[in-house]
Amino acid sequence: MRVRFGPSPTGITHLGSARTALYNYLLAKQTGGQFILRIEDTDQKRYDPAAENDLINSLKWLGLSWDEGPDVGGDYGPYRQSERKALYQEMAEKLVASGDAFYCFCSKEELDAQRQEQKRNNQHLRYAGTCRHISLQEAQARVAAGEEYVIRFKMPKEGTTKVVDSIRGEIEFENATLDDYILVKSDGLAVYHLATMVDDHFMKVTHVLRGEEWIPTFPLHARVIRALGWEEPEWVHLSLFLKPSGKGKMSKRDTEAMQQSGESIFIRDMMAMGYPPEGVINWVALMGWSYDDQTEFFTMDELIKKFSIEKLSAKNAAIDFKKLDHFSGLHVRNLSTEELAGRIRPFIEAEGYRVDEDTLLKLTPLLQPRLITLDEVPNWVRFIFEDEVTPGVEDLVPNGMDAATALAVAKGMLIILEEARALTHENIEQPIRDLAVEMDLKLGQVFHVLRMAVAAQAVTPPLIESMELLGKEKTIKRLKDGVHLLEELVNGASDE
RNA sequence: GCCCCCAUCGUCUAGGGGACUAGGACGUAGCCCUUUCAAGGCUAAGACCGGGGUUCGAAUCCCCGUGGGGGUACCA
Repeated sequence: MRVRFGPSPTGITHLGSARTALYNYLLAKQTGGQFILRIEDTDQKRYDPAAENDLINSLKWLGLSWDEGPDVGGDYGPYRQSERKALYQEMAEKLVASGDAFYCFCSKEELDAQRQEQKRNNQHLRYAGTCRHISLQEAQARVAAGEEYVIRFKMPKEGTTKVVDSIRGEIEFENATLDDYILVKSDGLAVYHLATMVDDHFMKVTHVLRGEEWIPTFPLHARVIRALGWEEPEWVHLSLFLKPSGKGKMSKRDTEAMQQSGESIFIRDMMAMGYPPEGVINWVALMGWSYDDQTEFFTMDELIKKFSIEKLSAKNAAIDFKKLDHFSGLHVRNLSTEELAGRIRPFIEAEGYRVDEDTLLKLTPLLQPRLITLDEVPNWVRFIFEDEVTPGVEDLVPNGMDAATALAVAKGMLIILEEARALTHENIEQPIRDLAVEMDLKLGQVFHVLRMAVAAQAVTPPLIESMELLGKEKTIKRLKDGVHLLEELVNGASDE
């Protein structure tokens, strides 16, 4: 099985592309075939070199490696359509010679005017056929004379075109509703409709998985291939992704608004936010595909084993970022401590903190069940790496407790910590429990005082283990500061 | 306008004539566990778009309607 992913380098790689690439990749791996990366850059005007770079990074991050492509080469190159111009021209001329295509000399202005007219009369918006009947000799003469031209496919005016999609079955189109699509632009470069059909043939692509937005031009593609006397690949049209509301495709406005609220369909953003690629893959794989009525957790290896075209859905799917978070958390937890630690490190260092391997390895298990994305790490561990911490006095006193009691708790804690050889679970957990019992307080309240004093935040990883990482000296210093603050609060209150 | 695709809980989906009292997951609510927050466990609410057929029997097959989506470029 030979499959390809043919992105056009015009924008940032997003979810839709990622899924198409993924499914293609899975099929290739599953069958021991090849996954081809082909850059479809036939539109000079929209070409963006940054986009190609982003594409490569995104695919690599997701773990989708290709067997043939512009960077790795292969037996069927070049893998960049702009470098295959002559081939397309040759095939286009073949189509002209066989009467399946024709030269068209209509100017954009004329065509535009025609469209306006058709729109006014509520007619189908289609090429009027002006140059359809110009004789080949005359057309060739005009071309030779240097007149600007495009090459259009000559769509039959009668009959139907039947095509077969693997998940939808047969689809039939009335030829009369189809257009004489342009195959070669006036700049001499083929458009998608010709270029990818030609490439798929010469690159021996056996299965085409592409977005559903190609169904309207599906009959054109089939006819181009048939006119050239080639065999069609198996066609699979993937359903589209809709915005979270389910109302329509994602627009530029939508994606920008999304990024404002910390969500994004761009792979590079997910990378930056610290989503594990495994989670993104699992999530996106399940948008439009399912395995059975129970299984939802998949690693790449499992997807390679279990993916199948038959289980693909034709229904468009609304993007659900909550579900991405779910899969993200699942895969964070599925990572080994060492692996997760390695991925967490850059997020800690990006904050300007230095962390030794031993500390990192002890810290990671504390974080593992709590993380959705890795960019949350700094907020969890900041108090461990900062030299000082400044809790608000009022925050030191738990709800439903008075300042004097909080002070007593803090003092009690101080004694416990000072007496402990090291701040380990075995050394201090029981004494803390005893303290709570003695003072007739809930364990949570007692911990709250300690937590606020040591971390200056109400939510932390397990406190005892965190204090062990912080070190006895810093911990006690902070607790003492807390005691002072509470003393001031208590004294101040009694002064009034 | 015209062409095409699609239609099960809010969302992603299982289901391909009887196994359906319609299953799972996310989210939501509650409970358990618990030093905070999570994680984990349990429970609950929640869907077959409408109408006609076909059939002994339809979520499943057909038709119409409605709704949603896509296309309608010298973009892909």
